[in-house]
Amino acid sequence: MLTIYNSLTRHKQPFTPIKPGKVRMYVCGMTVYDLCHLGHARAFLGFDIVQRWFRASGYALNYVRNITDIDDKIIRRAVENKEPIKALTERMIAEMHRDFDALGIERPDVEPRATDYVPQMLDLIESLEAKGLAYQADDGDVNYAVRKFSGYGKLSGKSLDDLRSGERVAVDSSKRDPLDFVLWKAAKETEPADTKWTSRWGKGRPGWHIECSAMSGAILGKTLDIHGGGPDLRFPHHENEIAQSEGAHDCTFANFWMHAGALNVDSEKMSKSLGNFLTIRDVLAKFNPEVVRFFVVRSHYRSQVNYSDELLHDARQGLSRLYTALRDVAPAQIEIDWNVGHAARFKAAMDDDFNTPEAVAILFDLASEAQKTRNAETAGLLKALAGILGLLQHDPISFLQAGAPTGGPSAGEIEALIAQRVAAKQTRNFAEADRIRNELKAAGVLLEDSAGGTTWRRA
RNA sequence: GGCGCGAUAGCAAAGCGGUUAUGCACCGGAUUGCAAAUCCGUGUAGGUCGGUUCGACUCCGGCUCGCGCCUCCA
Repeated sequence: MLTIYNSLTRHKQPFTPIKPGKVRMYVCGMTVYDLCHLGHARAFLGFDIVQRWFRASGYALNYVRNITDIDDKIIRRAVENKEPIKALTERMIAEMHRDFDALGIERPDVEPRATDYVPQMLDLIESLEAKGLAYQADDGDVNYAVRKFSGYGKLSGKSLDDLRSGERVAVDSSKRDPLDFVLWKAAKETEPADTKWTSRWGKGRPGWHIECSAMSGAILGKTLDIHGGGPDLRFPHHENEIAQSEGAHDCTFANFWMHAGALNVDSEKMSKSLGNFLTIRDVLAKFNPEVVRFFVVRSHYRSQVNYSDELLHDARQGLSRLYTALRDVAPAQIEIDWNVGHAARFKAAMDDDFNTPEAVAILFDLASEAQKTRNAETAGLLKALAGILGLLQHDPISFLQAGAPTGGPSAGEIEALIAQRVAAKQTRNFAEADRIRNELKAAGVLLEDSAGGTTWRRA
């Protein structure tokens, strides 16, 4: 029985889909104005695990993860770059796919772009207006009248009056209530032509929140099984989505709300002003993508994690241990029997709100057992279970010899030195053999002698 | 100020009201020419004060500390 922590109720609840065996999941995706950063990696890796586990558990999953390709930041960046919106967003989407693919984040079933759903957004705004939940202000913007929706705040646990007292927003006089948010932004003279759509309320573009309500409704229907996103989307974005979708449809928007934990860098929130802002690419310049994935999977998706090079190095050490087991014991192709042994434990862990740290512990138990028993089936189970987490599918030797993407002697240079060392050892010239080994060690290459010869890996 | 999350051994990170988490690092042993890898083994925990209980790291409350959200943000 799968149990999932629901951000809405703040409890773990047994997961029951609306239609047996089928899961409709919507996750807020990227706003494509720049490269993806580490926080994105963490959140989307988290939902990738969720997605993989649903499929492994036999559910027919429809996973939708949108792309926001129209937004203030995108417009600003396109203007700065003196390029069309489309050119910028297409480029950033390609970069995003490159990063996500590297990390093994599988593509969603549907990856809708906001600009393809403007008519549906306008329909939604129209329904809201007809119900008295939306109004056009003097400046032309169409706003959501937050006070008219009684459930406002139920996800974030905030009350409108609390929000009001802690208000730090500059008051926008055209709004009836300062907390009202924009559904449709009236076009401004200075904005490029490719940012304007025609609507009943005049030319303009959609507000950020309406995009997700429209796309999820159009593709998955009025009620979702699961709606997910990054931790900071809980308020206001998800709260506003609820107001829009439930306000327009009069039914529950999502049965489960899932939020990934935050990722900090060197114990502080990642931000450009603190100078600790890391893109996925920055990290992949130093570490193998699978190490990054393993690092994320080693902690629970809801917990706050801290990034540092030292922690990534630890993750690499751990992952190397698992790969070493697969190097030493060739894994057999096996069918997983979920009812017994390690597989049953693995399933129990994953069914408990996607407890990947526990699942990873089982992987280590299997690695240990495989080493002890030299059993190909055990190694096979290790590889199969790890595969569900998107791990251990590469050739072990390639992984162990890959090391950091930059620096160090080439494989050819290493092999040549190993040959010299073998020759030295044959004449029992151990001083020379050790000298060569130390030279390689200084270059980050570790040698391992065994009956079958000398193998190497990078530290 | 409002709302929420957390505090586990050197570091990272889970489960669990009573029985070894796990990994990295460290130490001892086996193995090895010496190492490495692997195996065996030891040690190092549960912020603090109180409550519940036969028994609490695990439940409840206070305190302290840390973090996040409340503004675009994964």
